[in-house]
Amino acid sequence: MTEQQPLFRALADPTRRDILMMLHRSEMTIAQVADNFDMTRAAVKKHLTVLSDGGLITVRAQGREKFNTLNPKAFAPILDWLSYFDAFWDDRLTDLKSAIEKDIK
Amino acid sequence: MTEQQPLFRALADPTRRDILMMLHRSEMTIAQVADNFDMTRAAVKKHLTVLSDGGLITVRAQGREKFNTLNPKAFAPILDWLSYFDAFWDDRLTDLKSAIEKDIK
DNA sequence: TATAAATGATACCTTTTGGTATTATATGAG
DNA sequence: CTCATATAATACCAAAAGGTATCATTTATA
Repeated sequence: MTEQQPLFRALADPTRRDILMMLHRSEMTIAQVADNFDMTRAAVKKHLTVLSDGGLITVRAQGREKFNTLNPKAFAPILDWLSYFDAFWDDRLTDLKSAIEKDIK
Repeated sequence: MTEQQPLFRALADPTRRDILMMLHRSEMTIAQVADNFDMTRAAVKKHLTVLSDGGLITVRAQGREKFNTLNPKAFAPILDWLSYFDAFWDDRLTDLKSAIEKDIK
C-alpha cells in the first residue's frame, strides 16, 4: 500500500484545494499563486510544499522562478480508495455505464 | 456549493479512514469500534463525531447503544470535486470506456 | 556593479487536533 | 433496587497546523 496519508492530508485544507483549481488552468509561480490569496508568500509556499509532499504538484525551476504544475495522476489513489466502498461505487459505475452505452449507439 | 470542508477534513485522518472500512462491513456500536483501536473510547467517539459531521456516517440509538452506519452517498461530493480535474478524469473514463466496450462485444 | 525580484530558511506565535482522564447519566440484567 | 454497561460531557494536555516576520540566497536587470 503506497503511503496515502500525505495525499489525504494535502486535500484537507481549502486553500490547498483552491490552489489545485488554479493550477488546473495553468502552471504558476509561487508569487503568482500568492497574489490570489490574502496571506504571505511564505504561507502559500508552505501549502505548495504540502501539495508537493502529497504528489499533487511538481515543481520546475526556471531562472529565479519556480513553476508549480498540477499532477493529475496523483488523484488516482483517492479513486482507488473510494472504490473500496463498492455499494457507492457501483451506483456511479452504473450511471456511467449507461451514459457511455447510450453514447455508443 | 454544499459545504465540503467537513467531508475532506473527516477523511484526512487515518484512524477515521480505518473506521469507515470497518463500517463498510457492518454497522457497529461505539464500543465495538473502539475495541479495534489502541485508544480510549472517548477518542474513538470524537472521531465518530467528526465522521458524522462530514455526513459519512449516521447514528441510530437502540437502548443504551448507538449503532454507527456508513453513509456511502456522502462520498459523492468528492467524486464531483475530482471530476473538475478532467485531464485525470478523462484518462479514467477512457480506461473505463474501453473496458465496457470490450465487455459489450 | 548595484539593486530589485523571486525564492529559501528560520524562528516564533496562535489555534486546532488528537488524545487522556474524570465524572455524570441512562439503560439493561439479576 | 442494585450494579454493571454504554455512552455523554467536560477539562485538560501535547503536538501539529496555519500563519507572520525576518533574514539569507540566487538571479535579472538598469
